[in-house]
Amino acid sequence: MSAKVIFHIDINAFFASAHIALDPSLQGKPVAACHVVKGSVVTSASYEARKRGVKSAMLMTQAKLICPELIVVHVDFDLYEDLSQKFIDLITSYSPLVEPGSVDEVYVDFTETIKNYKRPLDLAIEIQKRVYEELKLPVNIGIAPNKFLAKMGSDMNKPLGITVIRKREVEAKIWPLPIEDMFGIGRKTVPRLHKVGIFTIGDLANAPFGVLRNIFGNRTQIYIDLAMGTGSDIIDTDTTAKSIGHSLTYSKPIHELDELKTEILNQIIDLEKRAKDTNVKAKTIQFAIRFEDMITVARSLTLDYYINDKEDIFERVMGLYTEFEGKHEVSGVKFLSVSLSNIKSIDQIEEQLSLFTVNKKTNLSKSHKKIKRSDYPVKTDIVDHS
DNA sequence: TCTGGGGTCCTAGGACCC
DNA sequence: TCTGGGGTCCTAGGACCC
Repeated sequence: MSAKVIFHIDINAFFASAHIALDPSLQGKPVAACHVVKGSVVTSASYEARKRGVKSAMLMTQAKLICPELIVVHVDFDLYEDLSQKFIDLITSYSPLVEPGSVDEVYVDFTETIKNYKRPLDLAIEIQKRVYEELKLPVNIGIAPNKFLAKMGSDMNKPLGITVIRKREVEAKIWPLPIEDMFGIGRKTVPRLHKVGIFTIGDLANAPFGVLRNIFGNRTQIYIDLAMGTGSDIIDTDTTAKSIGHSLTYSKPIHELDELKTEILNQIIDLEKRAKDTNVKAKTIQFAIRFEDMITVARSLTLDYYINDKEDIFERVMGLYTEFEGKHEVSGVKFLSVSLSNIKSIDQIEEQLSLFTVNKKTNLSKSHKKIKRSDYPVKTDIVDHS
């Protein structure tokens, strides 16, 4: 079986670029997008701003200090959502096998598409040009036989870079990279790897299994495979969210229960809107709270039916709240989070229900118990097993 | 080191079922 | 009645990513 051709396409400095796309007068200027809250940090900085030392996560006051001409814009998630969809639509016009990695990046299987091109590189150049001309967004592209290598490739030569990584080039192009540049290795793992003498991806690829096992546990082989340049090339086109949630940090801690309830309800109203806009309901409700002393507690509850009304959600959340209300010295509340998971589209839920009703009515072989245990047959399962 | 808000995936223990 | 293997689901927490 010959290798697939996977692209990873990543929009450069997406939030900042989105504002520049909307307002061409910002072109070539140092731009930073940030939240409006006091003492805010840079969420996304344009490359012009980065050249002057402005980095994301930097305090706004400091960014202004080192770059007084910095143009600050307020984050606008509707704008990003809109551009993100247009970006995905454009890519999908080349191949239906598109997997969104996040709001600003996609993995695409172009194995078939590139047959119409002399080289994969030509397709990459065309896409990069079209995204820039039609959406005014700069993108980086990585081309490789699997998702991991494509992702690593798109991270090189920013901005407006195109990088091909062939399997045989892993040793030359991937192994010299510092271990912290490996996708999937984060803050917590880096120091542990350094401790055992692993500083590059090549070091990881060649480390004794036993040493890695202490760090990665059951996932050791997966990381070794990635470091060796082997990884999944399967594109998952299912874009339905697995969870939706809201969280908010308060600069002024909440002390009154009434105020707390209002804040919780506000978040739930927002959640209800998102759930109803996307036509989904959820079985699991999760609630997290952080107190002034930075202690965070989270509780979740799974129902055996689906809900998306704010009243229903609020009732469950308050139930979860009372569970630890007395257990923690309630100082002020600094942070709240409400989220829904175990999500299903209303169509699917109704389909299940009708299937269940039909089975009961016509007395088909399946008992109530059996259906319950298998969590009801769903559309995707039927497709998978047929 | 974390600032923030949106997510995904994994683990480990317990309950429960066959 | 007990032991054991295989499996799923739930819950809490952690790591990571953008």
